Amino acid sequence: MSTYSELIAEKQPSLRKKALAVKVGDQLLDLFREAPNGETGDGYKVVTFDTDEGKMLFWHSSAHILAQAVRRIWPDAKFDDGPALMSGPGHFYYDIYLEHKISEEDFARIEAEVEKIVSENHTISRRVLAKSDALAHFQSQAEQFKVAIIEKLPESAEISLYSQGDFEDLCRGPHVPSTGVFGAFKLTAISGAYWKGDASNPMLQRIYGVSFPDNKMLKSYIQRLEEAKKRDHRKLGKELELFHIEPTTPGMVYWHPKGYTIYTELQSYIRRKLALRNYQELHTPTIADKTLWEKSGHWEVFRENMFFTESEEKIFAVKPMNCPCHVTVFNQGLKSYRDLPLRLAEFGSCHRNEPSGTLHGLMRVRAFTQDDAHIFCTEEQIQEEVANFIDLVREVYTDFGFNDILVKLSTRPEKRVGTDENWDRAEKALEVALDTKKLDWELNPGEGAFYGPKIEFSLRDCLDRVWQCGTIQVDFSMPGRLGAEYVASDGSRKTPVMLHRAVFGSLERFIGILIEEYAGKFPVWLSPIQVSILSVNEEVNDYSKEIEKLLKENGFRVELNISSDKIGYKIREWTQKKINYAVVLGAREKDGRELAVRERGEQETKSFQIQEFIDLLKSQLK
RNA sequence: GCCCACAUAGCUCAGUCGGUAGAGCAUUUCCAUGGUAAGGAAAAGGUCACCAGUUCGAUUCUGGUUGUGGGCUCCA
Repeated sequence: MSTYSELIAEKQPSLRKKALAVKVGDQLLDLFREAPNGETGDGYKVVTFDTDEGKMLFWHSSAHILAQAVRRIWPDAKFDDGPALMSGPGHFYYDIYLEHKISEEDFARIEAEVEKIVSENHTISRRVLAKSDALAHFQSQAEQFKVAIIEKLPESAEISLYSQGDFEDLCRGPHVPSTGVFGAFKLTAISGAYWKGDASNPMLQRIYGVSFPDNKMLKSYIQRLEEAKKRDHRKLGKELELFHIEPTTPGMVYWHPKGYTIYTELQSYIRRKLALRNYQELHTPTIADKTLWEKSGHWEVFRENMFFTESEEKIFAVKPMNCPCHVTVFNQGLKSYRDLPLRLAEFGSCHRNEPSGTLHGLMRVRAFTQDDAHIFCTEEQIQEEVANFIDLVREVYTDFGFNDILVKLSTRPEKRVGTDENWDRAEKALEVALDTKKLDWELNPGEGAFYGPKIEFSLRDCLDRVWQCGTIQVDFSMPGRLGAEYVASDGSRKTPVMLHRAVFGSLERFIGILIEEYAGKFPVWLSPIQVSILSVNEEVNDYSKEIEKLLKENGFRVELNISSDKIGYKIREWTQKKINYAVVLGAREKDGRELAVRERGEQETKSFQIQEFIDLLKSQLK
C-alpha cells in the first residue's frame, strides 16, 4: 500500500511539486490517502492549480489558513463556513463570529500571521468521527455554528476534520498537502454576512481573500482587476458624459444627451422587434390609487418596496410594475378569444423603494424603465408565447454580442398570491418551454415573483457579477384579481392568463451592462457620437461644415471640431471619447473633395469619397 | 436596511502629527495656423459633503446625518 503522494513521486515526478490532490472517478482525494493495491498510476488524475477544480481546492485550503490565523490572534473566534469562490471580491472567504470588529486595519496583522503559518509548513491531516462524536467535540469547544452544520448531516455520515499544526476544522476536504504551498496571500475585503443568509439571524464577519501559488500570479490578478475597473459603467458614464446620479435622487438617473441617445436607440431597436411580433405599444399612468394595488396583491406583498403619495385624503402608489395598468387597459371593452393573444407593450417607468445599501450605479436603481409587455392569452397559448419570447431574447442578445447568458427558472416564493395548483401549472409551463427550446438552465427555488414563476436571463458585469435582465413570468392570479375576462368560443366568460415579460429588463440596467460589455466603445448604431470631424486649420472650416451638414442630413450623429487646437490634440480628444470615426480634413481633402478617415482603434488613415463613407456608416446600422 | 470603508477645485488625486489648502487635466483669455494621442503663457476656480461636540482655533480629532464604494439580505 502506498499513498497517492508516493505514487505521484514515482509515476509522475514532474507533477510532484504541483500536485494538490488526486481525482479518482468523480471523487477528489487528499494526497495522503492510501491508493488501492496494484494502482499503477492510471486509476487517478493529478489535480493541480491549473484546473478550476485545483483552484477551488487551493482557495478552500486558503480559507482554513485564514481561519487559523484569525484564531491565533483572537482565540475567542467562532467559525461558520469558509468556501472557495470562482468570482466575487475574493477567491474565498470565511464567516466568523468575533467580538472584535475586524476592519481593514487588521488585515496586515492577519496576513503576517498567515505568512507565519505558511512558513511553518504544517502538514495537513485528516481524521474521521462519527456524528455523535463530532457533535460532542464541537459542543465542547462552543463552536455553535459548526454544531449547526453537523446537525444537518445524516446520522450515518462520516464527519471529517482536518488539522494543520495548532488548528483543526470541520471540513469535507480534500485539502492541499501542507500550508507551505501558498506563494501569495492577500485579504481583499471585509463585510457583514447574515448567518445562513437570513437577515433575521445575527450577522457574522466575512473576510475575503485571494491566494496563488506564486507572487507573479497575484500581480497579474491585481492587474486584471484594474483593467476590469476601467470598464466600470459608473466610471465610463462620467468620462463619456452619459449620465449622473445626484445625492438628492439616490438610485435615480439623470440621463445626459449622450447617454439618452443610447437609451432612445435601444427603444427604437426594440420597437422594431416588437412590431414584427404583433405587440402594440401603449402608455399608462405613473401613480394609481391604493385600491388598485390592493386588488393586484401589491399592497399585501410588495408594499415595502413601493413609494406612496397622498392627495385629498387618498393614498396613491407610484407604480413599481406596469401589470395592473395593463390589465386595466385590457378590461376596457369586451374581449373575445379571437383577440388573444393580446400583447401590450410599454416602456414603463417604475419606481421601487429599494433598500439604500442595494443601490448600484445603473444596475440597481429606484427609478427605471422596463421594456415591459404583458401577453394576455389562453392556457393553451402559453407554450407558443413563451417559446417565441425565448427566441426573441436570444435574437436580441445575439445582436449585442452576449454569449454568456445565465438562464434560471425561479419558482414559488414564500410570500405569494394564488393557489398551489396554479403555481404547479405555471412552473410546469415554463419548465416545458425551457426544455423544448433546449436551453441550459438551472433551478432557482423560491425566487419567483409573488404572482408567478419566472424564467430569468442574466448577464455579467465587468467584475462577473450577475444581473437579471430579460424575464418571462406566467401569472394565473392577477388577471382574475383585477377582473380580466374574455368570451370563449363556447360563449362562456373566462379569465385569461397573463405573461409578464421584458427583454432588456430595464433600460438602465441593460445600458449599464452594455457600457461594461463594450468598455464604452459602442457600435456605430448605438454610439452617442458616430463621427468626429477634425479640421487641420481654419482654411478648411467651410469644407468641414459642409461635410458635417451632409452627414447629419444622412441621419448620422456628428461632432464638428473646428477649434484652433492642433490636429494631434484633436485626435487625442477623439480617441478618449471613443467615437467610432475621425474624419480629418485639411487642404488635401478639401481640394480633392475627399475624407481622411480613421477608425476607432486603428492607427492608419484611409482616404474615402464622401458617398463611400456614408455607405460605410449605413452598413453598420441595425 | 445590516457590516466594513470612503467623501478635498468640473475631473483625477496630493496635503495638513489641529493654525481655514495644492498639482495635473478641463475651463476662460492671449500668442501660435499646426497633418493623426497633449504647442506656449496667463487668469479664474474650493464654507475641504452636511450638522453638532472637544479646542483659543477643526478640512484635520469625536459623535451623528446624507451620499458613494465593496459585501450580506433583497430585486429589473
